[in-house]
Amino acid sequence: MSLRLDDQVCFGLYSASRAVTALYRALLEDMDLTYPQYLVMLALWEQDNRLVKELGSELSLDSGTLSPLLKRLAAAGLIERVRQTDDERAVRAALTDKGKALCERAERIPGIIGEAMGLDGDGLARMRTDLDRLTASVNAYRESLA
Amino acid sequence: MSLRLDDQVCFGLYSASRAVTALYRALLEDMDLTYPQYLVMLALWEQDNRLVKELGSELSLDSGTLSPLLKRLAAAGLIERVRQTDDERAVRAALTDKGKALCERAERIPGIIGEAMGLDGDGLARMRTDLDRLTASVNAYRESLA
DNA sequence: TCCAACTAAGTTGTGTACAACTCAGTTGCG
DNA sequence: CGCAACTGAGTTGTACACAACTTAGTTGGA
Repeated sequence: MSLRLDDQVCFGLYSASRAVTALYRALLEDMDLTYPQYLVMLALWEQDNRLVKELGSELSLDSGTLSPLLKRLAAAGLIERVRQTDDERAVRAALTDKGKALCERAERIPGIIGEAMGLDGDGLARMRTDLDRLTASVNAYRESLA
Repeated sequence: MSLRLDDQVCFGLYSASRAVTALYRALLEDMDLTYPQYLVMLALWEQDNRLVKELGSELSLDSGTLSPLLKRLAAAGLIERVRQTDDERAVRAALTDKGKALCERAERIPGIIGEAMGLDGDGLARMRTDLDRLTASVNAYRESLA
């Protein structure tokens, strides 16, 4: 398919993202986590007891995605949803012991991913910088449309 | 969220892909196309009358995704699904006149995307190469697991 | 020739994404 | 104070992705 270069980069992003997610799927299978669920767990391992709203802004996911996702993590016994007392609207996601324990089994994953991507430290760092810049640029452009 | 660098690159890919898709969504809105639908239309504008199987291998999508997607494109009057006579299992997607005409309205899109990404020609080319390499590497690793 | 293995497409079920909406709770301002 | 505007979370509906399965049609080898 001979797309214009701009379209090719977008298709490249789409393909790369799906390929990486597919690898995560294989690695997360025995932990019964999807990639977005893993991202939420990472955020909670980093800092427990987060507001749904905080998780949303960190992962750029809205309540339409997070609410059912958190419900599934709760059903799996990995987190509990705690309604805040001083603001009855807000809900915090808190790790259970089982959720905390899962962290250990996840430790091997980043290394495997890094190996699979076939990039050295510099390559990884550069890719990350480039992607962040691109995302920021695209989001800024999108804001400017509204 | 201080992930390991490997995880950061993956989250960067995930974020970038979603940001770009969101921009496409805005640009494709008045054509009533989603990004995956646009990819299929691009493939057909490039070469009409493709087997579902061919579209699938080009976009790395299986029939579980393509069948309903093509059904929606057909319902919108952009394509027709033609069962092949020499192999009754195979189905070709063929552009209608309306589908062919839509090409013109899509012409402005790559330019806008390019501008939004904020990269020059070299930057785009390099990004595309890097992404393709990364996808190939990850997919190869994934194959090696099975 | 015959049928077991294969193949193309479609179906079903689960889990994101995301728009649009509801609902309960909070806040700021006249 | 009172209430309109706002906010956080959840719900509903649509459209991917993808695994697992079904169905119909094809093919190759005993």
